[in-house]
Amino acid sequence: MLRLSKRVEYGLIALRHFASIEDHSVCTAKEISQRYNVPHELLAKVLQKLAHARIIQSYQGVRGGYVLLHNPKNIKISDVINAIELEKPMLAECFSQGPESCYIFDECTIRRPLGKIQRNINNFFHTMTMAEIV
Amino acid sequence: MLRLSKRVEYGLIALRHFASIEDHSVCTAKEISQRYNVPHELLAKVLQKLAHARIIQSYQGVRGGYVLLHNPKNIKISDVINAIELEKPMLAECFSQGPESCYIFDECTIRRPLGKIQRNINNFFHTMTMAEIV
DNA sequence: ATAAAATCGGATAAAAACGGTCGTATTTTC
DNA sequence: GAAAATACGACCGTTTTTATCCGATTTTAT
Repeated sequence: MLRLSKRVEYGLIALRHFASIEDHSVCTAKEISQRYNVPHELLAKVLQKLAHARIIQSYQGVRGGYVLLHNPKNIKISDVINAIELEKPMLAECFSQGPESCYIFDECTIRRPLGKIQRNINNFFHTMTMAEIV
Repeated sequence: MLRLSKRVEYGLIALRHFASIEDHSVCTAKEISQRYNVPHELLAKVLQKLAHARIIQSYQGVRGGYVLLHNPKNIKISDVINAIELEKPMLAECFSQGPESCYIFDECTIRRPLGKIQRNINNFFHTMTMAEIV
């Protein structure tokens, strides 16, 4: 319960790695997966998503890899999560999927109070940046 | 990702129900499950756990049911969660299961920053009470 | 006493989410 | 052309979560 996905964990580890080395230096998925003992294929997928979101830039081919595109202090944790997960992380299903997803929506009495906690968590992810992770 | 379990949701709904009616009046699992359109058997299990944790009191037999034991403002959300879930809700597995559970523990670079977020969330659950849910 | 209503709790089944792998294609460098 | 890297979709297996079932016990009312 309340767990972050491995994808997000791996993404944060990778981005922290990029942030900790000198600017604009290229890293491959393989390097990172070996360095941090993380499944290569899975990490590759995560990096692809981060590339799509323009958080990192990909270079194909031999001597290719990925490069960080922004200053770590401009990369919010929420940016990272949104890039990797298609759904936003929400305490309750109806928060992300809407009323139709919940068959007790009309009878639900805890939506509003949970919303308070949700906003608090959102705010945290929205405020904290990769610079605080290095 | 980051979801509360249905068990906890149902538990909160039930407790809110108890808190919203007059003191010491008995409710059965059936009543609550019908009122809020929640699976009876599952709710029953949750209520049993809340009873074990002495948040509510159970009465067996005909005309039995459950009764709230405390003032809602003295029931913390964290109490409710701890009563229902055997594991504490943690962002990362190693937070609840210890280093052995994680095969990248030594290489992990995000544990400490995630700990910040974790403490924030813990604090929220520890501060908010059922009185704020009514 | 007996029947009914309720909790108790173990076992199990069903469903969903998640992590991980594989295969193939594409791009680029040497 | 070979090698090294990303790109991407399909798939599988495991774990977790949700839900149900069943038999047992307790207690009240008749």
